[in-house]
Amino acid sequence: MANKPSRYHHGDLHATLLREAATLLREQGVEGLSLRRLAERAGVSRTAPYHHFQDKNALLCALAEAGFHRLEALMDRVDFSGEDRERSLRDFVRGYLRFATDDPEQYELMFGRTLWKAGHTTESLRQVAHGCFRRYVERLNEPGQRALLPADAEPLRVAQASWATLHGLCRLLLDGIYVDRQDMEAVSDQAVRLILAGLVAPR
Amino acid sequence: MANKPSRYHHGDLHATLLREAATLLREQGVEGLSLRRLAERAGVSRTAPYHHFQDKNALLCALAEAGFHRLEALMDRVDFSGEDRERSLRDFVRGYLRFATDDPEQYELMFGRTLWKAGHTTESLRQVAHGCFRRYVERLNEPGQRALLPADAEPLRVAQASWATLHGLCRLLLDGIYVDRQDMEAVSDQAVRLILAGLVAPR
DNA sequence: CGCCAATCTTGACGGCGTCAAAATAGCATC
DNA sequence: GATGCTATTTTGACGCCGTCAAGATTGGCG
Repeated sequence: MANKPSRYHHGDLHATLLREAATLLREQGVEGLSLRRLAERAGVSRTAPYHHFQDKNALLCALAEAGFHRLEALMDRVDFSGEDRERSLRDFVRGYLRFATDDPEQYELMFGRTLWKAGHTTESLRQVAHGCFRRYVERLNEPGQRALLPADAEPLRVAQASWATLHGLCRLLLDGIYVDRQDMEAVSDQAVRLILAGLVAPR
Repeated sequence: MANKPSRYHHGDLHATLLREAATLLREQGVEGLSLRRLAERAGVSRTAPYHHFQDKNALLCALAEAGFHRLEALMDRVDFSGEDRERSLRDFVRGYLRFATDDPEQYELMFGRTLWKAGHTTESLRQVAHGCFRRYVERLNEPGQRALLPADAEPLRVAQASWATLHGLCRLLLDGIYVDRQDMEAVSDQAVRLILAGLVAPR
């Protein structure tokens, strides 16, 4: 049940590991994030981290989990109560894109195949990630937004499709495949139109 | 195919490597695709592949390149000449999803951060991938489809946004994050509606 | 035939994740 | 204050990995 031991051998290695891992991830990507290097950065021997995380995968899950918490916080900050809902949506989309472009490697980790493909995710991560999406669906269903959805539209489907659009945009953008960094704003606005059109006339 | 066992010179190691690498990728993912294992499968020593590919990255690029060729071929097979363009679009979307779900690891490799993040791509791969997207834009601009786009819509933006929707759908679906395999058809149709709505009324 | 360049092999280096066993340090109890 | 318990940390080892260097083998061309 130990929560935060203050002064053992190192101090609070658990937190230190997470912090260093986050910067290592941001600067070098998953490829550059090795447990050995991480341990060295924390000033500790190579196998010390294993007493705080079951294995490398668990540490990556913890990292991704933190990301989802920040993303959920971002979603909660969006104000959909105003009149101009296109503007609200545009703000949200831009916020989402900024979140992704601010730390591409973290975004990749959160949504990438590395963790998700074979059910390699922590139970905890799965809950947080799904909670995040549930929050998104909830927000789509708030009184102000609900009026936008036709009666026969399934909110879940609309949420999935719109998130997919956002997500795809981020991936293409971050990896620089079919969308340039300069086009970001223009494409972002196009996506808003796409989603809005899908919201208003999804039949 | 001639089988020439245990000769010093393999014969067509280049092709064999690509073939074995493809199956290894499909079955085990990038993680399981090591040059050493690959060499063993091909019946040669660990460093033999280096005489056919500069390094592992180059081999992965070649693999992705083959994928883009198949994707382009798939796009060319879609028939947009008929009357029912919603149906045509739905067929294309389903074809795209099938392409991705048929070999998730290949799709991941083609569009994933592994190859694209730091410009680690071969010049050749870049050309093929961009050619593939150009082909997509072209098809959107064919006479039958062109009529769908409002005069003020920029085809490039529409192409980027619609591809992003498709792409995001695939990623979420393949990694099983926010979209289940069962929901595939329903979400796919929702995406078609989204894209169509975006095509018809993008302002 | 002899030679060259392409092809393939063996050996080695450093890095990785992780297991096992030994060492260390804080804590509670006597 | 000594003792024992347990959490923490270290050292050592194993088997993978990508890749470089140097040597062995061979097909093909003159």
